[in-house]
Amino acid sequence: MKIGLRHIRYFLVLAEDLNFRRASEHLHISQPALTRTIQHLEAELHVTLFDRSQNFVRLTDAGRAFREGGQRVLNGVEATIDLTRRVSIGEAGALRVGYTDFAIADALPELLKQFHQRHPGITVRPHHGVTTAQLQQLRDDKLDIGFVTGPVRQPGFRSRVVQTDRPICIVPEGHRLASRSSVELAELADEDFVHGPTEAWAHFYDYLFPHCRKAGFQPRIVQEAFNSVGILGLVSCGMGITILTESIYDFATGGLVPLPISDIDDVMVTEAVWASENLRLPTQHFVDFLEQSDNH
Amino acid sequence: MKIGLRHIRYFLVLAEDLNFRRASEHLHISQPALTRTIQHLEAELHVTLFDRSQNFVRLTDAGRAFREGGQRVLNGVEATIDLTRRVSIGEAGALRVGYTDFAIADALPELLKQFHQRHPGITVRPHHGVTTAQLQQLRDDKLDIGFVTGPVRQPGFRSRVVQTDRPICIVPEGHRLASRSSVELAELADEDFVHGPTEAWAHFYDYLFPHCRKAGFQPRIVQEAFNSVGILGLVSCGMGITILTESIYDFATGGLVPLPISDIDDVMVTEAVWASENLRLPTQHFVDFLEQSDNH
DNA sequence: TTTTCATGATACCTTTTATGCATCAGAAAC
DNA sequence: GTTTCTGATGCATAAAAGGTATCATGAAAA
Repeated sequence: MKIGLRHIRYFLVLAEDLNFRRASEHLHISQPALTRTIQHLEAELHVTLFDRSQNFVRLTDAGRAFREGGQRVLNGVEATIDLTRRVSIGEAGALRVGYTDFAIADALPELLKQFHQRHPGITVRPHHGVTTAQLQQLRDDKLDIGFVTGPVRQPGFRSRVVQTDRPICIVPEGHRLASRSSVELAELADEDFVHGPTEAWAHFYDYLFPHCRKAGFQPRIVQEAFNSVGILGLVSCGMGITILTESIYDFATGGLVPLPISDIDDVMVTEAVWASENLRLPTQHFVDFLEQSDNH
Repeated sequence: MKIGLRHIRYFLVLAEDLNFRRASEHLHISQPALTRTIQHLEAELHVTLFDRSQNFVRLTDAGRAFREGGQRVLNGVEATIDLTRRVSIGEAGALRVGYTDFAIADALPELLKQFHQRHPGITVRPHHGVTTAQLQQLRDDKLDIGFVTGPVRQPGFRSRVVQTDRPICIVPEGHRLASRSSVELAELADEDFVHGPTEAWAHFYDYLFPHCRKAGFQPRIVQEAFNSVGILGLVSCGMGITILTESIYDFATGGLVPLPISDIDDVMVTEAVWASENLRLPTQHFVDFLEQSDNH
């Protein structure tokens, strides 16, 4: 016969009462049932847990050790059951959130903070990644929500704009354009550009390159960095200029000059994306939260 | 019906295999028995733990939460059973050790270190206390072993000498005796003394006062401190002189002068004391350890 | 398509385990 | 003494767990 939670429950009550009859009453069972359960427990452990006589019952040292461990076990069971129930109704759980440099620099922190206030039991697990990587992770069910550079128009996904950015040109101090208050795209045609890897940053280029094309040039990318911090670093080293967003520029450490681009009218959007069906409960809560956020 | 460890064990195996038939084989039970156990578990929790179809079985989010908690619970049960067994054979446990200032200043640290090497599963819980307090705690079963100022000749206790100290006189720098290389007791007759409270330090006075009486005086105690550090502090402040042991003097911070007392021949003993019967296993191990330490 | 195969669920019966009742034996209180 | 506690034991019953046979369903094979 194996030890079960029943043995531990009975044992703990007896260890509290130190009296078989009273303990059996607290347990709503007969005294012989309790006696035998404790006997079985001791036989299974090969350990005497109680010193008993007709006058008194008291714990042995081993009994005290078992009481501590047994109490922890029962607490663990209760906590596990409670957590499981909470997860099943979406009150607890984990939400895997992807984000780009653009998202984390502006809308995301406040959004996650508000979501946590509304659903404190749901743990947000942030995963940094470029748009293309996030979309793939969403397809592979590695991510619940992505914050990506939009617009996303893929079958099987829904999305919602959470942030818009005006692109700005960023040049190092001392650059020939550094003293200007704004620039036109065409003026950048002969500049060296620092940007991210072509495939990874595809969605950003989808937004930027058409504007350049209209202005009559294709940006000459001379250096690639793996994220926006790296890009700004290379720009401040004088390796070239770049076009990013204002919120990204706010993270720069110095040595850089931001220039509005006068002839770009539209904005770059950052969207929350999620699968259109079979949503996990935390994901559903986040989607609901996003839609409520919009409506006021 | 209540959730038991059986439900958790079966659940964990199924969560691993994700196949009722294979899991039932691993558990050495029939497939219907497993199916029903999982059904009962889910009914008791009011939670669906597995998404099942004829093609596949997979965990729900709640199932994943239950798996983590359930694994922890089983590990806890196993650890508790193991610890309980180890305590029952004396391989693990706690030993409550009392000690005086004299004991901790000399023999005790090395003794406890060696004991820990021999019985790494036994946790030593040190309790500082004067001899009288320790003897009372031993009687009240609040302590397993006392390290006290001897000799102890009380019924119901056994003891063993672990340390001997020559008393020395300690005077502040600049004292009229500070430049001497040794003193005789009688020379201290008119000095002010700093010592511990009379009742608490009874055992120490039992050793010291007869010597003074033989030298023809009763020490005039003008200041009482609660421990030897306090005594040395008051001495270095010039409140008086004291008589303690060399090992205690080693802890002094400065401003003090030690003087051998030429006409005290016998030593002050520190003994380990323990009850003579009904020893807990860790206590028995410590006693055995002490006797082995003596024999080589 | 039909057939075959593997899956999990159900029905029915057996075995095992847990429980209750009645009672015993020993120590303490009266 | 007698009574009154204590925990332990024997026996019968109830509840839980398990096994065998079988079903329904969907995927893969023929």
